[in-house]
Amino acid sequence: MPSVRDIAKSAGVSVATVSRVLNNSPRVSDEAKRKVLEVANRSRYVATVGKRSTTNIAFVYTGESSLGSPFDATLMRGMALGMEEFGFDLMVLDARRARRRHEAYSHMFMRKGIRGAVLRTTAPTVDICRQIADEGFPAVVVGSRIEEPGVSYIYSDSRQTSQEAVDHLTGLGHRRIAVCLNIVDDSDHADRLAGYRAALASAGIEYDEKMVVRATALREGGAQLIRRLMGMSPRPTAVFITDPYTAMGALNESRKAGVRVPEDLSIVGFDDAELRYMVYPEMTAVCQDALAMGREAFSVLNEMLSIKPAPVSDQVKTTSRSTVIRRSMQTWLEVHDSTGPCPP
Amino acid sequence: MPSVRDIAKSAGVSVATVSRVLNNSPRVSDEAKRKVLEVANRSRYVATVGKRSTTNIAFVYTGESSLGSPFDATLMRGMALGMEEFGFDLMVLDARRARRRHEAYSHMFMRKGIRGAVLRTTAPTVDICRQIADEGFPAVVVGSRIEEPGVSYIYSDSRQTSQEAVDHLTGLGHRRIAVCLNIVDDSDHADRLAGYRAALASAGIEYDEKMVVRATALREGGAQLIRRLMGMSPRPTAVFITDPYTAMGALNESRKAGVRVPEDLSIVGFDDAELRYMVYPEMTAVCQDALAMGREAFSVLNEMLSIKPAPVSDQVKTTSRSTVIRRSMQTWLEVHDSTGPCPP
DNA sequence: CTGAAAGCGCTTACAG
DNA sequence: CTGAAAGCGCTTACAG
Repeated sequence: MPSVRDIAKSAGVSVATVSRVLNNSPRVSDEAKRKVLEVANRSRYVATVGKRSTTNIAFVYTGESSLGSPFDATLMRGMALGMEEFGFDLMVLDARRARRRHEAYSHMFMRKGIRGAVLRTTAPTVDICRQIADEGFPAVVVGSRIEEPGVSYIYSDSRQTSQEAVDHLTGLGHRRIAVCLNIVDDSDHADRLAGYRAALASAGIEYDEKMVVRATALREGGAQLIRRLMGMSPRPTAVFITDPYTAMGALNESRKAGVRVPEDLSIVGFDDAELRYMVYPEMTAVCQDALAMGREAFSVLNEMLSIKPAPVSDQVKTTSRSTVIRRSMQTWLEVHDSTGPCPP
Repeated sequence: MPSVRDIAKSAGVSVATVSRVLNNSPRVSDEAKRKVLEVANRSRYVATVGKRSTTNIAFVYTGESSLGSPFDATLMRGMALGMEEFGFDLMVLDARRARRRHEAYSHMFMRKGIRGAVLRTTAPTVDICRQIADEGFPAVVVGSRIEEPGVSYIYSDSRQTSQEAVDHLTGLGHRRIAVCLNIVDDSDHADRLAGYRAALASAGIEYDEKMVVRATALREGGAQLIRRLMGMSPRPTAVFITDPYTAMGALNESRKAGVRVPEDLSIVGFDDAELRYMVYPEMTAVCQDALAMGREAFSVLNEMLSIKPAPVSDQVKTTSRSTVIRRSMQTWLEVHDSTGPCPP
């Protein structure tokens, strides 16, 4: 474990300057700051006091907190397994609130004794993930595919399974099949749309933009979706809903609106927890294993942290980024009771 | 913030001995250990390095982890609000795994830079909570009423609302009303049973032990419950199910078993999240606000930590426990579609 | 088992 | 803005 002395030597500055950088003092040159942070991140510097534990991994949400959602709750359970298996502790952090003015993210993490981070992000906060990667801090994004250089992620590729889901619908004779995407665009929803289009193509059904509907990822969004679909003419006979809460809201609203599922409308939803068993009828869904993903995040971080850090040399040469790890998790289709033959 | 020097002075030992105790060295007398821990806890000692953050609150499960359950997920969301409001960080900890051999719980917390703890417990691990309280470490139990001396807790008193729930059933004409409790006994379920009995009494219905059924707090437990109830003769026409997952499992199994809800069987469930809206029919339930409880836990800890710690005097006199705070949260009855008039 | 003293990692006036 | 040096909080051989 490198000390301030090692960092100082490698960055070619005094320990005082290292300390100033690490404490975010305003009285340091940008050049010194850059060199020190670079070396500190590369060598995985963590301030140590005696034996004080420094095995913290942070679960960081960069934008709106989605804590408490089925996905995040299940993810958390998976991370708890990872904690046990790899001997880490878990901290929960709101990146935007925890960061001080003009503070580098990696410094925020160091200040809190954090060794690595599991990042949750939404489209508007992708740049935070990129910045953390740029600083060289060990971090992995879960649940979104962020194609930025240097960013590690664990991702459920739902493209193929989305295609299977819509194949399942065409196999039941459906031709007018709608798809419901989130209001907010991200790579996941792009994948699911791609799967949808591929399935239509292979069944010889023409892609129709009017069949692509957007809704908020909330129960209420699902309710609105059903009202939208029922107002269309001709009505779709099936819909693929790419978000769990929206799917649940749609199922409930169908009942209220007198739309029978699956007799009048087949619904394929999406599930990353156990929602498919809680609704009625039990929901045919593209399923994603958030538990495994949470554990995997810890496995990836463990790997990143086990790789021998770049030696603290006497000279800073290249800006060697930390290793980028990208992993794809399985998704699968489960057929339950919310899909049935196309009505005549 | 006291230093090892202050602790040493107050405990009448050298700084070396203080350090040894705080690092769990085996080469210390029990007497020295006792005195030092007593002073350290009383004065809320936290090891400090420079400005390294020490505002961690731990969310600690003492027994089986229930992370990912709707209650814990919602609680977590509430705690995230508390983090923001009171400026703490949150760590997740498994008390039994994180503790080293022969280590005091308060030392485990200090080692990890934790200032206070939110405890989740089950009946078999109540003694861990008592021990933490005995050591004088700031901690609050959420979701269980632990009537041990020195233990602080935040509790949802569901006795009154449970009574209202069963009043609601008797008001609909039901007389054969079963109640389903957890396999594991705790104060909550005792409260709910007491409410049930009070409601029966006020409706002039005799209490019948055969109407008290136990099930595991899982969907499968609910399924078994329905099979049990349907095997009874005469059959109950209503049941009060005191656990969310059990209630959900019971609703689903009813449908599979051809038992119509509420026509054949009225069900009052329990909900600490939003499960009542996810099931069909939407569930009449005793509701508990886990979100508010999570936030309240941080408020209580903030209060505990703001109380000026006992001054580090030159002599240890009494074993002054930290303040005990006990707070009760509201529960309420929501009538939805799973309850109806007693069948003829 | 304990204390006095040396030592370690980090921070911070002080001087430039 | 920076470094040499003093200082702080903690730990740890060393000696008893």
